[in-house]
This record gives sequence, C-alpha cells and structure tokens, in this order.
Amino acid sequence: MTRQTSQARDRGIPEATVARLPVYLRALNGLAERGIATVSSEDLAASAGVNSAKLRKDLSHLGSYGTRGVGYDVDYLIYQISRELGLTQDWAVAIVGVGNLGRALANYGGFASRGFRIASLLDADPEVVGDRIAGLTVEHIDKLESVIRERDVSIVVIATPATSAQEVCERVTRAGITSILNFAPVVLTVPDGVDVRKVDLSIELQILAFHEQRKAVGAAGGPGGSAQVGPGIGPGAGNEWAEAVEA
Amino acid sequence: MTRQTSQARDRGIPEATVARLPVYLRALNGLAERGIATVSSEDLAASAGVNSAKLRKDLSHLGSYGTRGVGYDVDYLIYQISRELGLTQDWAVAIVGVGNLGRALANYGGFASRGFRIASLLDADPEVVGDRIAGLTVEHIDKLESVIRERDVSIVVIATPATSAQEVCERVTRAGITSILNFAPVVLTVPDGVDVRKVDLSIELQILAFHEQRKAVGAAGGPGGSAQVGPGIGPGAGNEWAEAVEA
DNA sequence: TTCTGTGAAACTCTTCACAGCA
DNA sequence: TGCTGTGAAGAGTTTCACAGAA
Repeated sequence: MTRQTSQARDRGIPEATVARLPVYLRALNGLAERGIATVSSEDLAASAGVNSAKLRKDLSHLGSYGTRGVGYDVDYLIYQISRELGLTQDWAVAIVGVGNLGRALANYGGFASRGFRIASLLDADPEVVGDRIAGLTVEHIDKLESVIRERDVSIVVIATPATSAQEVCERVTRAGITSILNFAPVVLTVPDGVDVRKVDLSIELQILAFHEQRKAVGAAGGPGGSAQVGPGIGPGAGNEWAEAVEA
Repeated sequence: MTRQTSQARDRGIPEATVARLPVYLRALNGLAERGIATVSSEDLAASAGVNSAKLRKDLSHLGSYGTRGVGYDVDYLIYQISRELGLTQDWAVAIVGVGNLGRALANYGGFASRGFRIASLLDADPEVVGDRIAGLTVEHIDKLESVIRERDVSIVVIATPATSAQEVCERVTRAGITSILNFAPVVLTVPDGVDVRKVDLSIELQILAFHEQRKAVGAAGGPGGSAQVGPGIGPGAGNEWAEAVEA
C-alpha cells in the first residue's frame, strides 16, 4: 500500500497544502505581470496571505525549487505549481443549471486562463434551453450523458435548485464523472472514489455571523470569557480576539 | 495556561465545528419539514454527511442537548444551533458589485430564511445604478458609507472585479465593518479584528483538477476503492475557498 | 550574509471506544 | 437496552528555530 511513483519523491501532498497552491499561483501570476522575476518566501507569503514558514513547508512538498539566499524564480515556480495541480492540461467542464448562478459561472473569466474549458451549459427548463450565454447555446438536460461522453467532460458543476441536485449527481456519476463542484444547498451522496466539493453561500454568511456575534458579546462579556487565543493578553486590555482570516 | 476543564460554559467552540453547524442546521430543517421530532446522532450525521462521533463531539461543544438512549429533539436542537450561530437576530447585508454574481447573490433565496436581509446593492457603473433587482434599487457606490451607517449594515459582500476589491474593503472597514465575504479573486488586506472569508470558484476547480489528475495517474492498478471523499467541510477548507466574477 | 528547507515541538481536529444515563 | 457525551489515542497541520546552501 505504500506508494511509490515514477519519481523518487513522495507524491503525498497534504490536503491543506493543495488547497493553498492555487492561492500561491494567483499571487505568483500577479508578480509575473509586474515583471518581478524572483521572490522570497517572505514576500510571496505576504502576497498570498499566509506566513512564510507555512509557505516554505508547502513548497517543500513539491520539491526544492528555491535558491537559498535568493528566493524562488517566479516563472519556474508558476510552472511547477501549475503542473502539480494539473493545470497544464485542458479540462472540459459542464455546468448543469443555468439560473442566475449558472450564468455568473458561465461568464466568469477565470476559467479559461487556468485550463478549464466550459464544454456545455445544460438546463431542464425549455424557456432557457436555446439561450446563448457566454458563446454557448444552452442544451437540454436530456443530453447530459451524451455531452459528457462525446466532449470528454471530466468535471461537472451543479448549479441547480436543491431538489434536482442529487438526481443530476447520480446521472453524472453513472456516466463516469468523479469530480463534482456542488453549489446546491444539499449534501450529495456519491459512490466511493467520487470527489465532491461544496460551495455554499449561506454557510459562509452563517460563519461570519457567528464571529460577528461573538465580537459583540465578548466586548461586554464578563471576566470568564477570555478568548482561546494567546495567553498573552491579560484581562482588562483589549477583549476582542483578533482573527483576521487573511493577513 | 489556564484551562476550564468543565466543558459546561467554555465558549471556545472550535473553528471546524463552527463551520459544520450550518450543515447540521440544514439537515435538521429538512427533518423538521418531514415531521421528524427526534433524531439519533447516527441518523443526523448521515443526513449531514459526517460521521456520528464527529457530530456528537461537535454538539457537545454547545452543551448537553441530547438524551441518552433516545437522541436529539429536532426543534430544540435547531433552536440551540441557531442561537449559537447568531441566526436568531437580523443581519443587514450590503452587496457591493452588481455583476452576474452580485445579481445571483441578490436573488439567492437562502439568505432571508436564515436571518440575513439584503439592505443594499451598490455598484459604480452608472449603467447599473437604478436597476431594480430582487426588489431593491441598485445604489451608487458613493453611498456606501451612509448606507452602512444608516441601515446598520454589519456584513458586506464584495462581488466586484479584483481591481476594486481592496479599495471597497478599505472603505467598509473604515466605516466600521468587521465581517466581509469576498468573492473577488484577490487576497484582501485588513486590520486586525476584521474577519474575511473568501469564496473562490476557480480555486475549488483547481483542487478538483488536482485530485482528478491524481486518479488518472495513480489509479492504474492502484489500491482498491480510492475512497477519499474530499468534501464535507474540510479543516483547511474552513478558510480557503473559491471565488467568482472577474472582468 | 541571506534565505531556503526541514526536523521537532506545539497545536488542532478526528476517530475510537466505552462509561454512564434514560 | 440504546444512545449520548467524552477521555484518550491518533492523524493532520502549523509554527518554531536553525542547519546549511548560495
């Protein structure tokens, strides 16, 4: 069960690291656009909103791509991260559900530049089928399986109402899809080996509300309510526990 | 390091738990609608897509709201979680940037039902200002500060292009906002005490692409069922998310 | 000297397994 | 008996701090 790959390096990159690589990539692209050729872990970390030790540890999982005393070559690092994420290849994506959100996604410019090509927009509503959006003609959901097969779709985005999401999910997994990005406010049940990521707007707002509430309460709270943060701040001083998620 | 062993009123709820409470809440609401009055940790966990030990541990941070040998009272648990998340109060939200995504957000029904009220839609484009969307008239960005002040806005959603996001961020934090949900593909710099959550669609897709690629490469003859359902609310996932809208 | 790469420590989160209550 | 609540073990992640390359 121990895995070894063609390369001697251990390919087990921590999930937390994978989730940050796209952030680094974006920061690096920004630097490249500004003509910056080399960057230190300190500076890149600042651009990406993490601390430098974490950044170095993350990058160390990919290999030794930096130069001690100097930093990282921006272009080279962009290439290495892109390759690691699989962005050097073309991914065909189908978007199911062309409501407000589906349209927003279809018009989002950040896909093509990262190797994602929208291969199809599908919807069940006859009113919507046939509309032209972002250069594509909306197709009927009946064609879901044939579109996936014929256009080599490997990632499906579900932007349907909650009630249809599970059914769409089952159809696409049956058609061989193993990567799904779900926007519908429902927990999808999928077979083993299928990777689902969920984006839920109202959940994000609820998490913000929790912290917002906490701030208000904590400010007036009693002595017992000291935060879990550092032991540093004593009582009496600032009570708000700062918690910028991003630097 | 002082440490109240008594779990009773320790208000330090783990971040990972907070991120899952909205999911439990959604599952519970589904049960309530179906007239189910009591639920076991096993069943609720299944509805929420987590394992039961995790669910029990999460709920134990709120207090002892279950009954041994029986389970949890659905309505009571809905109330307790809602209260913990601060959803029993009304939150005024302003959405800045009324492009495709801003419109999708404005029309998203999942807000109102959870105590979030859209108090204003703002945009810089004179073409858009004055449009009526989701029952609101789009206002000019010039009014940002006065809207926040006069309508008691506590959460701001940034759905502008990347180039404007930081400026909007600075204006709203100066106006006293400490909770921001950012959809612009950029890392915002904020003062301590300001909570930013980011949603970045292209990052989510890149993470999927990474795993998809991994499957293709390593799967050939690989270990039986790959398992690894990546979803749920990840740990690192808590903070890093995806985006949308650009030019 | 500067800055990377990395062991080790610290911390957080998940899972196990079972005591104990209804 | 059936199920919650929870210590304790385990796994994963972050941070520290410094050896060592350029």
